[in-house]
Amino acid sequence: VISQDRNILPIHNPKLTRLPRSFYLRPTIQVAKNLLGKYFIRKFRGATLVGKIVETEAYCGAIDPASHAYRGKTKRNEVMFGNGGFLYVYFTYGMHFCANVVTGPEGIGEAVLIRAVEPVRGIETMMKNRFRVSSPKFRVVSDLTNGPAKFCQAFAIGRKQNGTDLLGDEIYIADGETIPAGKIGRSSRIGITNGKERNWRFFVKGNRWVSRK
DNA sequence: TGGACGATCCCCT
DNA sequence: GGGGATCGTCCAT
Repeated sequence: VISQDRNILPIHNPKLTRLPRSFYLRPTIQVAKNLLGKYFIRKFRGATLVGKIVETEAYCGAIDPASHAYRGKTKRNEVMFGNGGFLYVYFTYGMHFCANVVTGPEGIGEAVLIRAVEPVRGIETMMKNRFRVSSPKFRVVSDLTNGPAKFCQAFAIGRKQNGTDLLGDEIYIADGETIPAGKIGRSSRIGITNGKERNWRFFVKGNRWVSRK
């Protein structure tokens, strides 16, 4: 028994058409909103993992003290300064990875943090990636991908995936539904101190996989 | 070369 | 709701 609530997962039939490069070259906050409802797709050991993006945060480079790119280009954040449509992965707290979608043209250090997705396909593989085989604790599907580091663990995203082109085959984002403005929630970003007054976190209202209310 | 801290998670109370 | 885990990154010496 993996979970008692797996039967609450809605039925999905996403068409897996890649978003074009131009999607990522628009203003970062616009991209952060528009990524909600899109499908994040990861090929991993023969499996196709799919998650619908339900929570994002915009990090706006030079004007945003919370952004890794605020103080300019370094070895760690150089992917942020590249062209839009690439994946920026960083390691934090000594044990976690977080994944961002780079936005804007080359030279602009902006990105959107993927904070949560709703599992759509490959849930068994996500379970294996997230939890130890003999985990003493009872695990539920709703705990799989409701946070930026949980998402990375479930989707097997780590250092090696930093700089991956999102128009390639290993990892890409596909068109999905457009979330109407009335269903998009907005708040301050989580876990930061500088720049926390900006409401640059976006989420699908009422979605079970959003990390916090 | 060292030290402070972080876009977090999990377990315990 | 709070604290510990755990280490790469960055900046100040």
